[in-house]
Amino acid sequence: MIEKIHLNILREIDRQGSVTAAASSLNLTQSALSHSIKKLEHQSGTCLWLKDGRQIRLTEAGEYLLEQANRLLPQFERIDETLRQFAGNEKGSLRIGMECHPCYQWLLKVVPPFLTQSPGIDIDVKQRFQFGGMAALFNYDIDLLITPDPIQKDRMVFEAVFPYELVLVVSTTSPLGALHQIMPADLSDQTLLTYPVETARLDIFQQFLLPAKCMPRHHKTLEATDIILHMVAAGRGVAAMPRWLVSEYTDKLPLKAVRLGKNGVHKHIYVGYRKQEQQNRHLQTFISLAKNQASQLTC
Amino acid sequence: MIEKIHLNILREIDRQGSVTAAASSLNLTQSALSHSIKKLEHQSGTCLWLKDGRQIRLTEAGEYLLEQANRLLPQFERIDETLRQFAGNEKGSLRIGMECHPCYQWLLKVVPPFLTQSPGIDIDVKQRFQFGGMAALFNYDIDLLITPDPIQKDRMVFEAVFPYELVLVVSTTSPLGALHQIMPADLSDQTLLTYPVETARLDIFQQFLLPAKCMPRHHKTLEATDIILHMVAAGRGVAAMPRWLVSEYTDKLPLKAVRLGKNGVHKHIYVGYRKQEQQNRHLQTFISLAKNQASQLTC
DNA sequence: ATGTAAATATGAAAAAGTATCATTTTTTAT
DNA sequence: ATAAAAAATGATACTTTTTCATATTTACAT
Repeated sequence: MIEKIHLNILREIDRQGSVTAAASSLNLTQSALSHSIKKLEHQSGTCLWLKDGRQIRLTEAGEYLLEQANRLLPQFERIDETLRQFAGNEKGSLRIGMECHPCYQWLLKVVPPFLTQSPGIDIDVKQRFQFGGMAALFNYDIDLLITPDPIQKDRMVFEAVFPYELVLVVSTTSPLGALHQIMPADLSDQTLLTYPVETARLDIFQQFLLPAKCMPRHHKTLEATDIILHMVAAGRGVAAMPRWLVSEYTDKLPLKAVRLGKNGVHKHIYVGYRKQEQQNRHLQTFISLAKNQASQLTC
Repeated sequence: MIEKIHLNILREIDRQGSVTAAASSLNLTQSALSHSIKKLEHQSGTCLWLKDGRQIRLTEAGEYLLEQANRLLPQFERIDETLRQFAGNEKGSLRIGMECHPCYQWLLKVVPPFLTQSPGIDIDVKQRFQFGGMAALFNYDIDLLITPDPIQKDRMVFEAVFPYELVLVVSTTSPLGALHQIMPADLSDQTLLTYPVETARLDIFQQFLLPAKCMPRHHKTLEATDIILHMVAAGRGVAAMPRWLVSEYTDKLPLKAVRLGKNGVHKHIYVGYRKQEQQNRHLQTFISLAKNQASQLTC
């Protein structure tokens, strides 16, 4: 009944503002679109647009279809692209989702060698998800998810890419910097700076503070890693970061990393992808470069 | 490039097991399918299937397309159905998502009058979601979400349907039944029975136990409301349920409802839907019946 | 008011795309 | 080895889509 072309026409009319403009943008005549939609209207028994002066205006049903068009057409476009990749044309993109704020710095080191090694493949990074990275992976909005918190699901594969230690970053001038390890109670009079995500996803709370039923004096959230570290350096607070990340900044900023608890908080970064894409060469290229980069960071 | 018909052919071949069978099920000839896919293979430069004896077997690319077909075709079918509803044919379905276990009993009372009042509309209830009810609503997997925990999002509308009090259900033989109100510490030697969802979504934890840093002695999870209540009646544990639900069982089982804390835990059940469907008559019919049923329960 | 330009609508014909028919090729089973 | 079953292929018929030419409606300027 409803076909891709109908969705395409609706979307293009919305984008171009008129049937005539949409037609020329689709390399068709205005007449063709008019006939095409008229036929759909006839088949479905619904009006999709009304003439409003010499423009057309979408009816409620038309608006609904437009919304579906904006949802479904990108998926078709993605299928076409993937099919071309299967064909070995090796043109396409790898869409990476990041659920790990500090990993961004690390990603930036993996991207250049990837772009060299896979010349036809573009990289696209998404950091905001309506319903979490797993849902995005599941819905084919991304191809690879970078996360410290993998969820085991049937048709997904997660691989540990590298281990890291979560440490407390403090200013070199802070008395905390003198300690060899921080205990949860030591944060009771501190301002803790974190990324703006739910505390349930912050390991400093989940793995360190909450089990000891301690809380920091203040909790402020900041988007950008650099700003957080500058704030810490200026003595405005403390933050929890991977040790390797702190190491990268210690020559630029007066920062010090201190272990959390007696044994430290140890985590892994994982990459996840759809199981069926285990064979995807570009995905595997990326992952092996990622692991490689990771081993350089940890040593 | 890729068209709905291609997805349809792939899906039907998968279902029927052969091109010939798929062709007859689609009211086409075997030749038509063969030509059609051959053309797609030519355009995209990929093989989609290989001959394996006298059967055909999907290649990796074919499997990929099949998966996309199983994802996208149902969405097209839904669009067709919705368009028919717009046309006023008034045939279709209302897909309800439930994120509220005990509400099932209440839903069962709303369904019969709805089916009478909207004779052409079927009801479909989903209770399991890959990524939560909101995501399902957003992705058009359901049309209406029933939940005690609405999330404000741009294009969604949530309406409170009815207020309820969350109470502790105990056996009439339990010493707790004698109390007028339960304090968090009273549960320290009890077995708490809940539905099997994350504690973050259980109000008895979030609103009662955790703020007081108390925990029950044991925590067991059970799927079915009836079984939970039978277990409670048998003195095997206590549970948190809406007061109206307990009232419905007190004549059948030796149960007693006790207030949680001094003021009780008060909540609302909400229904949520996509804003654009505010005009949908069947949706509104359902909601008004739901509110109506709710007011009968609370009095 | 009236003419003109800009938009959509419509009918008939041309063009393109799909499906079928008849036949061939390949494979399996007896 | 042969028959039966499935898929592939090429030519033809059929259907659908697109175009062309033209009509209709509306907005705007004079």
